[in-house]
Amino acid sequence: MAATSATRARKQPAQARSRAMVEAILDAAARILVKDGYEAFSTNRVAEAAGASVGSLYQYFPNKSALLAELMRRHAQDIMSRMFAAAEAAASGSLEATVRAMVTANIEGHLIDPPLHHVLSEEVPRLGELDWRSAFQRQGVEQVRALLERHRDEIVVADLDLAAFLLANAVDSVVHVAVGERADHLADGALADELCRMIVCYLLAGPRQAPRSISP
Amino acid sequence: MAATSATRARKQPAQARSRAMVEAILDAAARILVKDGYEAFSTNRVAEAAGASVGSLYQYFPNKSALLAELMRRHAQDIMSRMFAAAEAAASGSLEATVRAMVTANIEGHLIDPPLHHVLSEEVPRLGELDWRSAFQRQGVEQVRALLERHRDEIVVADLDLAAFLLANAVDSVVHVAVGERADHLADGALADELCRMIVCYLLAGPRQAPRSISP
Amino acid sequence: MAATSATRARKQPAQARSRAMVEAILDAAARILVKDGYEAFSTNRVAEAAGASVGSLYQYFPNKSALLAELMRRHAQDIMSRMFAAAEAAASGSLEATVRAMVTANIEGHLIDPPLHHVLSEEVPRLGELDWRSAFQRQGVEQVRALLERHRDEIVVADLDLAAFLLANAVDSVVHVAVGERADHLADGALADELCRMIVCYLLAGPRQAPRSISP
Amino acid sequence: MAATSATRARKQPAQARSRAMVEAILDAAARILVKDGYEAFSTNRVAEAAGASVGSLYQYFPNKSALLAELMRRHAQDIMSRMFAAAEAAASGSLEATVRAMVTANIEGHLIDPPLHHVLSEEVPRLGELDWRSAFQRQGVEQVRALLERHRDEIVVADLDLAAFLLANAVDSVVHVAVGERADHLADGALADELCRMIVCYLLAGPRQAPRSISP
DNA sequence: AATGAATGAGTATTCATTCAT
DNA sequence: CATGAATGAATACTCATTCAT
Repeated sequence: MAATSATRARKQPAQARSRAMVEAILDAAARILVKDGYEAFSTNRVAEAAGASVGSLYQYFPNKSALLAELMRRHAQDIMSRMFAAAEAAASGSLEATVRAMVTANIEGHLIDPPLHHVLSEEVPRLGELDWRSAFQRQGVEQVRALLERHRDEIVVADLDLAAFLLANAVDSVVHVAVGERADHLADGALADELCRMIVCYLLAGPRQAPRSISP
Repeated sequence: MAATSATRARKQPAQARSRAMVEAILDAAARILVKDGYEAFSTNRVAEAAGASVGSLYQYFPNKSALLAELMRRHAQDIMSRMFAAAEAAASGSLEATVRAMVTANIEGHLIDPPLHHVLSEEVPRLGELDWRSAFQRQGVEQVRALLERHRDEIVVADLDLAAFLLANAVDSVVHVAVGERADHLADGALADELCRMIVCYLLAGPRQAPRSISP
Repeated sequence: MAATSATRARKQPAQARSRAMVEAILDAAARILVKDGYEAFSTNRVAEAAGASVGSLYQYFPNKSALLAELMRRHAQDIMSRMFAAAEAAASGSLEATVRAMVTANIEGHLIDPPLHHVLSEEVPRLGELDWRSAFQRQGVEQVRALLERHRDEIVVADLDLAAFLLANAVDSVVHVAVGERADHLADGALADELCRMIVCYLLAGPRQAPRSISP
Repeated sequence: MAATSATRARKQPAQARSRAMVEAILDAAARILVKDGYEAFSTNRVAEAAGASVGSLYQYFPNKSALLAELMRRHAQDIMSRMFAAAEAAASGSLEATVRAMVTANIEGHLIDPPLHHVLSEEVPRLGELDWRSAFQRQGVEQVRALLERHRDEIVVADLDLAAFLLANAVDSVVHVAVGERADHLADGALADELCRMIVCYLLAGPRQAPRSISP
């Protein structure tokens, strides 16, 4: 998960002052993104809002992309760490319990900082192959895969990898869209219920077999 | 689906020459977007690539956004018309058959021009509230909702609207991501199978089917 | 008063249709200038407003400047002809009467089409040496000079040419500015009174009239 | 006299280098205006002529208008300060002396940089209501009004305000036109003499009353 | 380390003018 | 004569990035 040299911060801020500067810059960056959108997000503006000079910004971030990348990395980590915790906490429970824990964690993750999440996912242009959502997804898929593996014998699905990919993506994007369009169902738990039911049904198999066998 | 006055093409290309010019411009636009990304997508560059002058571009498109909008409109229409056809064709079949038809149609839609689809959905910044993906999704949700309604009595889910939202988004985004990351499973039908099974299980199964029936 | 080759209309519109077209174009030009200012004054826009094509516009006016020049020429003529008439009518009267006639004529001239007069004098950029105001002024000066010559023996001023220059310009610009800033005094005749008094005093009084004669 | 935020220079050039840059830009701007006219006055061209980059220009002037405005402000100040000084110096003298001082000052003001004065007043489009000539005139009128007030009891004119408007505009525009068309009479003092005589006659009244009373 | 002035390639868009039809 | 599609040089302005101080 090492960033490419092009996007790694120039130096590890060893000094407290440096760390504070980096924090100030990232905070200002987030503030501007949320308040005025990506259009207004220029390095000069960020530096000014952070009470620093552009030069200082470039001391810690080799370019605009790197600044954005770090912002994304942190936000993703905020979400992922919460989800990991949830997953671990529910690791020993039943499949249903674990599924529900992860769905809930995903929803909570999306509600950490919805405005920031929104700009980051919708407005900010993708930066090269390894954009944040990919990394994000990859980790989510891994997590789900681990969960499935733990309940291997209960599960009817053959290709656990595919199933993990399917479920992680489905949950994540449904929740993502729901944040904007179905806030009510997100809040009252209806969406979570349905997601869980869908997942469990799928994993434990429904009454009939896959429809492929019956297509003419 | 009428474009706003701000994004409507300046004149309806009645003459053959005009139509050809518009076509050339849109082709060049797609080419540049796909080859060099949104960053390289400037009106001057597009015009040049189309073998036209900037002035000509602006004769047919009032601004950059309008050009993008038309590109999106066309691509979306390509996909949607295919999906509508599939949905209609399978309308009278069983739930399973219809579900499979729509999943297949969605996959096919995503395979019409994957590179274009990718830039359009990932790189191009959102233009106002009603961007193309929203419109897209809305129609998809409607379509799925109609399907569910037709099989109302077989379906165990209470809130058809929520279910439609859930399924339409899940399918679409899983397929969308799979185009880039699981091309193999998209090609061999494995992903389609799983998606169909998931949907059917979700729609027809009760909350907790006896898992014992499938354990070996 | 022959226009330079660069600004003369391309052909004398012999046909009625041509004349109508020219009229339509000039009308449209004036309309646009008055309504939307010089900024909005483009050949394409003028042609469209005139119900003609740009090509037709260029059939009668070799370029944008020529169109403007003709517009100015006509407006200037409107004003000048009125002033000439007034001058002629009052030619046989007393110095005072003639002066008043010309001041009045100048004011009336400025009130023929104030909006057009305003754009033409304030917004339209000067076109080369011989712009319309110069030509204008020159004629005005000539006229005043003729008037002074007619009353040569009553006049105390030595250099009639200089006096004509002085008075013509003073009257014209005072009235010009007053149209915008002292409309009231223009309407109630106060400004005209003062101007006349100033001119007559200047022409008839010696260099240092005994001021005591008028002190109460 | 504070500029609006839209036209204030972006930053106060505190450093010597900055000041030099601003000076260079303004000089180049004046040079281009005088040599090639307003048509050739583009920000890129000005920057290049100043030996700076466009970016630098925009560092000190938020837009083209602001650059022009500053140019005008400086030129106007040059002239006005000279005129104010002249007015003050002659304040205690006779009416005639003061009038002559102000006429002379106006002429001198117009001779500070005639070519620049010409472009600035004739070619540059008006920027909003409070363009420089208006401000200019207003101050001139005020100054003349003060002068008249000081000699209130010698003056025969009733409406001092109107008289000030009349005289200030008359003098200014006569001199303005004379710069281009009667340079000789400006130089030999003939024009100044006549102007002074006209003004004094007008203020102290001529031998006969206003001609209005004798018009039939 | 920190600064912020300077850079200049690049952007979207306009509009006078031409010329094939 | 008339058309109006096509042209493309030109415009004001931005912003990521550098580097002398």
